[in-house]
Amino acid sequence: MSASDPRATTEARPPARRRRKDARPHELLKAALTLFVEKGFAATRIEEVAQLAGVSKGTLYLYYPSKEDLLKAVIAHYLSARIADTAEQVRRIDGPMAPVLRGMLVPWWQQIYASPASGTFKLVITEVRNFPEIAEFYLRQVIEPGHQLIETILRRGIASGEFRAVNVESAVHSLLLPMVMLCTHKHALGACTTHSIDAAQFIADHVELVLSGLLQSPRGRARAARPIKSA
Amino acid sequence: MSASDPRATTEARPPARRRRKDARPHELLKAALTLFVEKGFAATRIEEVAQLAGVSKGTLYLYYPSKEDLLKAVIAHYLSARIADTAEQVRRIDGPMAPVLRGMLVPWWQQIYASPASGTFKLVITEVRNFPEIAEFYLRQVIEPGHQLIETILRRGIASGEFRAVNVESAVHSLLLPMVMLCTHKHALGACTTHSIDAAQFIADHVELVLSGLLQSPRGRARAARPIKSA
Amino acid sequence: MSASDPRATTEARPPARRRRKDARPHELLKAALTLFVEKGFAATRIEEVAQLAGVSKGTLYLYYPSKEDLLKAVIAHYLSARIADTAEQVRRIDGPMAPVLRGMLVPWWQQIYASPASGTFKLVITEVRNFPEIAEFYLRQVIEPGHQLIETILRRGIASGEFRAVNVESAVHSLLLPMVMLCTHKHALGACTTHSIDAAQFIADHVELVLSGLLQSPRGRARAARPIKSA
Amino acid sequence: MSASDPRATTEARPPARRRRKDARPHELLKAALTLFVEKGFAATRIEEVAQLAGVSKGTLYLYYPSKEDLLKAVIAHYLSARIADTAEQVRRIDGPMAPVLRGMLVPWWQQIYASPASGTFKLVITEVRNFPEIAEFYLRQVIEPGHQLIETILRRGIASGEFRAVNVESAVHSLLLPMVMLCTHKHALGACTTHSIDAAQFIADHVELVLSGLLQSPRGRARAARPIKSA
DNA sequence: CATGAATGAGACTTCATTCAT
DNA sequence: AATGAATGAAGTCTCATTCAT
Repeated sequence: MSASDPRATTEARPPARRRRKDARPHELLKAALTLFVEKGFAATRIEEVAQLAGVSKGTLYLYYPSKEDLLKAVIAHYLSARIADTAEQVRRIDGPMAPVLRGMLVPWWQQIYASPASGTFKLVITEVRNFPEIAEFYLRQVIEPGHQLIETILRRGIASGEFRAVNVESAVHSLLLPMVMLCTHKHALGACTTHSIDAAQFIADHVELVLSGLLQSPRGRARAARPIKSA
Repeated sequence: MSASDPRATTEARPPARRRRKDARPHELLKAALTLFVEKGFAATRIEEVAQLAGVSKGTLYLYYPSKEDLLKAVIAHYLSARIADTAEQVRRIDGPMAPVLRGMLVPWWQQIYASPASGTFKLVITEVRNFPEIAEFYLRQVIEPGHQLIETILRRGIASGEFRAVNVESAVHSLLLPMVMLCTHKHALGACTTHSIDAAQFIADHVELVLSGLLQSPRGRARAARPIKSA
Repeated sequence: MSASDPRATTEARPPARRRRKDARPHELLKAALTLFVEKGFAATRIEEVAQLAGVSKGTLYLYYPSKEDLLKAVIAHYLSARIADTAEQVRRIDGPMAPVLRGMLVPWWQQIYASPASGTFKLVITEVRNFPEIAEFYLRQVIEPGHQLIETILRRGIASGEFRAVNVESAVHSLLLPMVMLCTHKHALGACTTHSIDAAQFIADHVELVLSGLLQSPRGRARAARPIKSA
Repeated sequence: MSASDPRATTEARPPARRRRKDARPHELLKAALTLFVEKGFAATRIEEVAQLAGVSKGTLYLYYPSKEDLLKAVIAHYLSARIADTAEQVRRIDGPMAPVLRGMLVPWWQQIYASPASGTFKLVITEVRNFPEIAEFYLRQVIEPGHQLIETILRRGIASGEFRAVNVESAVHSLLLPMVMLCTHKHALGACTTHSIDAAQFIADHVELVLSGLLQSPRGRARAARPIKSA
């Protein structure tokens, strides 16, 4: 808001203190996410979080009544359901599904991978056992809508004859698990070694590889004989 | 020592104490693995490990001089290189690679998934950032040989014209990351909800799906046009 | 300012703010007394006091520079020396002392017991050890004048032959300690259980019992007329 | 246990560590009583208690899981019901009750006053409001049996015509409240000033004074024989 | 005057590690 | 070899006090 901003005189400017206060929760959550992902919940000291957010220990407690509440808030905040929106978009799209996967799934995961939110996967993996309430939350907010989204795409592709009649449940996992593992890896081993994965490349390649396996080959393949339920 | 062993009654029995003692380190490692995987390193108390192994806190310190050493020992123990052996076997096999993947990779991962060793993935993910020495170890013992193994298989398949000329690096990840994620999930969210994955089924389906993408289709597919480097 | 005060309507009313301000210190002291008596000094938070008085924490600090100062102010305020006045009255009375004790001591303590000031006894008991300055204060303001008063009465009764020549020092305590204990009890155990004491009754009975012990026995006392109000 | 102690060789001596351990709880309780009475529960640091008992902070937590548990243990320990025993003794005594009060109540309270247990009164007064569970405890262990004891004595005296038909409930309080107040005073103001009360003297005088009020007057009481040791 | 956000010293509690037995 | 009592450093959380608005 510059000095020439006409609103400056008509609108009551919120006092600096107030503006500070409004921004605090977000700064704290970001600091907490960073450290919880990096060191784990138990190994992160509250004071480190406060310091990284540029406040004192006491201030943090003004916003979150306990360390555990902070953890829950972090997860809740970074799991805000953008997934549902994407699912809605998909529902409106018509035509073949391969371009949808190529054009949507790939950039979607590339963005997630690049954003700080990629850390939430590791965070949830690390802490669900100690705080089982997180499971419910994560299931509802991430797993279920994410699976629904991919499942819908696959079923439509199969129905239209574009995709082979694979086990949808497994194929969903084939598409998603590597992405999740990639994000997890980024904040675990990937942060410790130079043996890194070219994520953007892999995401594209992986979707392409799976698509190759899904699409009906020009001529019928003999693979259909495979029994779905293995020993 | 079988029941018919004549020494059993004539000779002084090796004292039960001794046999127990020899088993100690392994019991301790098993207890430690269980708890470290379940609760994380920082959140696990040394006393809990001792208790689960049926010894006192002091005894544990007779075998491992510190909590951190115990962690390292757990990882070292459960990462004993069976992978190298498998790689050697593969080298000796001749002929098409698809049956190798189907017949070896699938049961191999099914076994890993079912064994306690499946927990080491979560353990490493959780603790590498706090103990970077683990990275070196894990890279050398697990990642590199594992990748080598799959990479060899894929390259031989491509060289023989059995597989398409995909990006090998990515394809290796496409095959392995979901397996690792599956094991991780088993000890994280999978332990908290009923929303479980049928692992054996998925492993088989996933390998099959990837194989479908790898194998040359009876007749040339138009997909070859795809540029390897995506945006 | 009575309702008939003509200024009330003609003159500019003193602003509500001002009147409130004048009342502030007293409201704060009352709130502090209540909470200090209830929970003890250390266990009472400054913010609770402020809240109970209907102001903010910062405001309290405008009136009392520290928590300890607030405590001292509370004690000083509620120990304002009404005792000295009573002592003066007694000095002017002539004749037998028994009616003085019956007519003055009994209602006096009944009033104290019923008033919030009854809490000061517990407060002083609880906090003198931590704030020894209180002792001096309390001794001068309460103990000494109180003892003087009773001592004077007893000595005059003994001198006139009305009372037996008992140990005055002890008799003073016999009269006062139960009263103090009663007030203390009211704010301690009495506030937690239904096992309450009928204070007014006890005060009257106790004075009567002690009087029976003090008065020269010889011939029939008129005391029998007193109705016993309990079962 | 000297070296010549014959038991030294026949009996297995408990290891020094063990002997230490058995004594710990009592040492800790004594230290806690001292400090809780002196400074109050909230104002006493756990570390001070440990220090006074000659152990470290951690050791204290080996015996009592929290500060509050320590408080409860202190009160429970020092309220062990010796009162019930005394009540039993009284029940077996025959004849006039005045000697019972003189011979039993007086030395009983003199002992209590002199012992560390005298502090429990102040402790309970100070902390019941914050820990209401204490009330139940104290009521059952101290108040009820104590009152029962005195009440029995008074009723028997009244029934036999030895005492006047006073309000028993009030008379019980007249006898007990000053004693309790005396003990409380010892650890409160009494510890801060030189204005101390001669407790032993007062206890005796007070019982005598109340007895004078209780006994049927008619003819010469033997009380005159008692020497008054006034200041 | 009044507010309440911010601070940081200090208290309770945990737990890895030691060591006498 | 085995135990478990003892320790004290370190972490979570509270709250008296300050001060910008």
